[in-house]
Amino acid sequence: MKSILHALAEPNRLRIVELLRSGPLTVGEIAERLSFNQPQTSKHLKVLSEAGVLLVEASANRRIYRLSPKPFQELEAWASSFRRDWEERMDRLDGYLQRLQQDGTER
Amino acid sequence: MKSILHALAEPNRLRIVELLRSGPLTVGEIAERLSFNQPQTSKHLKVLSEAGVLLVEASANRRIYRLSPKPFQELEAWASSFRRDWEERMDRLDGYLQRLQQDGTER
DNA sequence: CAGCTATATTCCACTGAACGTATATTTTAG
DNA sequence: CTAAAATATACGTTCAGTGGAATATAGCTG
Repeated sequence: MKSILHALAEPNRLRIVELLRSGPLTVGEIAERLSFNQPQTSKHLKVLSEAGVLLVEASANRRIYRLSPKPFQELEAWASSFRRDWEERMDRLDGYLQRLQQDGTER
Repeated sequence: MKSILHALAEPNRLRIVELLRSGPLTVGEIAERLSFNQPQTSKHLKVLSEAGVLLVEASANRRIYRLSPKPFQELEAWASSFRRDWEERMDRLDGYLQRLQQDGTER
């Protein structure tokens, strides 16, 4: 999770991720469309790959990068777990209020 | 989204967020439980607050920080939008394959 | 094999962010 | 009003990460 967040937090890497939404691309294509130079592009792709955000497929001279579903599933699960925290807290508050009301009506 | 990711990507800030899962805390309590010094804690809390991750409530001398639901909802929605990308791609692939098959059986 | 293309790696400079210490600000207590 | 407690801000240092230029590596083509 930490490495995923770190990889995505860098603005230019986030741009790469958004670009790859529409489909897999080679290093050169990514660099061209985002006006990055090639080495910098490779470095960002390395970070994203090592974080598991991207998958690489070697095809002859070229390397085709594509989004991996996993990190986004993890991110979604992690973010949604906070929603569950709220709901649990609400449940406890609800139970507490109900107990309060019951104590009031019983006597 | 960019500021949310940036705020959460820093390991010590992530620890603060995880700590606040269990409920709101004051600056001093956060610093103590995570063995941070007070100024550094305040700085991290500032970044998290400005990114909308935390909400502050002033209570006399103290400031009580709590998680805000919004950024996590946004994060969840953003992450899940990638899943939708996959499904759409699958749909297109599916349609393509069906058309292929139809072309085959028609003649 | 030689030359060419695509990508990765290395080296260096620089910026930004995190950290610690000291200080300022705010609020309460006496 | 003064002293103490809780928090925020300012300042200087250090370090990680980004960016660019040059170079290395891998694979194709003739």
